[in-house]
Parts: sequence; structure tokens; C-alpha cells
Amino acid sequence: MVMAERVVAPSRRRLTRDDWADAALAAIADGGLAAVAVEPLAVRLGATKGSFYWHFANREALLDAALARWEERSTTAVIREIAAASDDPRDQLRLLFIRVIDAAERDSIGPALLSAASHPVVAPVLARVTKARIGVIVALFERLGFAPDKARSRALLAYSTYLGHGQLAHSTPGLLPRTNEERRAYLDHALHVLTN
Amino acid sequence: MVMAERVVAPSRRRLTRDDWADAALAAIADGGLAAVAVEPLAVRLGATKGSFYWHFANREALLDAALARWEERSTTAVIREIAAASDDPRDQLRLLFIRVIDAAERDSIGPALLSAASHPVVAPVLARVTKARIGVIVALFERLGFAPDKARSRALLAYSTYLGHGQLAHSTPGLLPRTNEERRAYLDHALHVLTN
DNA sequence: GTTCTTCCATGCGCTAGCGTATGGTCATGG
DNA sequence: CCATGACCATACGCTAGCGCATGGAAGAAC
Repeated sequence: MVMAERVVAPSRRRLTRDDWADAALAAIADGGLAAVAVEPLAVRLGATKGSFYWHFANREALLDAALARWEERSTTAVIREIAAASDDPRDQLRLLFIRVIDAAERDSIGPALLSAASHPVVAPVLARVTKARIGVIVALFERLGFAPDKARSRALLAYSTYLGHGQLAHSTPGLLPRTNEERRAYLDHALHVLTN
Repeated sequence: MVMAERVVAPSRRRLTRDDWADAALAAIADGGLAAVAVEPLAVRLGATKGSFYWHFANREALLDAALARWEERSTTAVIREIAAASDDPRDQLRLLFIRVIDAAERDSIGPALLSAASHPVVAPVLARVTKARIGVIVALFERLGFAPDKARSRALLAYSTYLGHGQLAHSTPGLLPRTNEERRAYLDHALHVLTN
């Protein structure tokens, strides 16, 4: 696919910390954590390491900044949208699944970070995001009438299923339902199984 | 110069292809695919690259050999054990989950490979293993009385849940049930949800 | 329009790891 | 008893990437 395409716009614009952080996220999305390398990123941004080491102490600092941005986006954003869309927990759960599943298929930062879960910089971020997400789901199940412990079990199950689905979609998409109709039926079935 | 101090191996035994492949699997288990590096492996085996490049053309050939071994173990072995243990599909499913879950927690080759699912050498192996495993689960659900399409949905759900559970166990174990009792209850609940 | 600060380019040294070249050792069969 | 081939060690070249050091350019301050 597309390789490092240099910014054609001869924008001699100066770069910011956030420019680098976003570039890092883009690199993670299509190449994993290992693709966050200073020199290739510099090429991609039409700059050099000189710029980078002005804005960041080292590669790890870049990762920190990038992951912080991702964490922000991954917690507040979706949660707000869900809350705004409906009041019915059933609808919310459905919407959550839809949103979150196709987010995972379109934008692969999440999966890429899961692939690097043991990395010392990634681990705490991932832990916080996971905890927040599961918390939301637990609350939904409780509002659906499940007792707290059952709600927690179901939420873990649901979140595990989501994670696993992402893995399958990523590693062996051929085994999953392909047409939109099949996908909808599968989703309905999944929600039915998980909520009954 | 520094004398070549023999690191561990008191055994002067000559190495085989399989020795290298097993060492590679061990490296994958505790360091991921990137940890399969010729020179570190050589040190670990008390040998040098000279030996390695006698047995293998290059690093990729080593990966091929290692993954072939893993594939063999991951498909035939467990499946045979399940079939031998019981005839009741319910028991078999339960046993499958138990086996496979603590296999994933004890031996982390599977998760490590999932983390590298997009690697060209890993992808086809993973696809075959996944397909085989899901096939087994589909068959179990059919024997439980589910219609083929429902059986398939449930099997996908179950396998996704397993994969996701592995992810959680690996990335944020604190969120999962900790005591054996809780774990058993969680497993029962999961099986109940997935089979009813 | 000097001067000061911010931002960036260039070039260097360093490390880890891949792959190759070449020669040495050791068991075995002739 | 030696010659052959399987096995391995050593030393080398090569690449990618990190991090640093230094010298500018480009605005802003005055």
C-alpha cells in the first residue's frame, strides 16, 4: 500500500509536538509499535531528527505523548457519544458494539497496542482504557437489570468477545461473516446470547 | 581477546535443527517474535551463528520450522485429548475451555503469535490453526443440538471470547477473577451464557 | 537592524542484529 | 590411519536505528 509519502505541499511550516505525536499514532496504526522510529517518521514528515530531538527527549517520550492522545480519544469520545445517543441501555449496548467494532476495523491503533500490551509504556495506558471501558459496560448491564456480580461477568464476557472478535477480524477475516446482512445477524445473535 | 566462555551448556552435544526450533519457540514464548534473533539464541544454546547457518538458510527458515512444530502441537494434540476424555459434548466443551485457557496462561506462544498475526510467516499458520479450532467447536455445538448456522455463530462467539480472555489475562489480569473459586464460577457462567 | 530565542539540518559515534567467508575439529568408513 | 563430510567457531561487512553535538535559519524583541 502507501509508503512514506512525503508531504507534497511545500509547507515549510514548522512542526509541533502534536504533529510528531499524530505521526506516531499513524505509524502505530499501520505498522505497530515498532514502526514508531524517529528517522522514518522524520522522512514522512519531511523533516529530520534535528526537529524531533528538539521537541522530545527521546523515542519513549514520543510514545508517551502519542499514547496520551490515544487514551484521551479512546475513553471520553466514544463514551460521550453513547450517552448522548439514547437512554435505553439496550440501544446503548447495541450502539456501543457497532461503533466499537467498526472502529476497530477501520482504525487499527487499538489492536496494534494490544499486540504490544507488555511494553512498559503501553501497559499502563492500556490498563486504564480497558478498565474504563469495562466499567461502562458493567454499568450498562446493571441498568439492564443484572445483579452486580452477574453484570460484571457479562461485561467481562462481552468485552472479551469484542477483543477476540477484533483479533479474528485482524488475523483471519475469512472466518467471520462477510456480508452486511450476515454481520447484522451475527451481531444480533451475539447481543441476544450476551443479554439473555 | 576474550575467551569464549561456555555460558551454560555443560553438554558438548552437537545441535540439531529441532534444538534450534525449540529454542526459537521458547524465545517466542517469552519475548515475542522479535526475540527470535540468531545471535542471542546462539548464546542461549551455547553455540554460535556458525552452527545456526549450517542448519538454516536464514532467520525466516528458522521461524518456519518453529511454527510448523507449534502448529502440529496446537492442532492434533489438544483435539485428541478432548476426544479421548469424554463423549458428552458438554463435558468436552468444558474441558476444552479449561485446557485451553490455562494453556494460554502457562505457555504464551499462542498469544505471542496472535500479537504478530500480520507477519507474513505467521499469518498462514495462524489461519490454519484458527480454522481447525473453530471447526472443532462448531462440531461440538452441533452435537449440542444447535442448527448449523447457530452453531457457527456460537462457535465464533466462544472462540472470540477465548481469544479476548487471553488478551485480558495478558494485558490487565487485575480485572479478571482471581481466586480459583471465582474463576470457576466465571467459567460456569460463561459456559452457561454461551450454551443456553 | 542587531540580538535573542526557537526551531531545524547535518553529520558523527554507537549498538544490535543479519548474513557470509573461511578455516578448524571430530567421527566414521574405507 | 587418513580422508571425507558433517558440524561449528571466528571474524568480517553491512544495515537500521538511537542519541548527541554543533551550526545555522527564521522570526520576534528591542
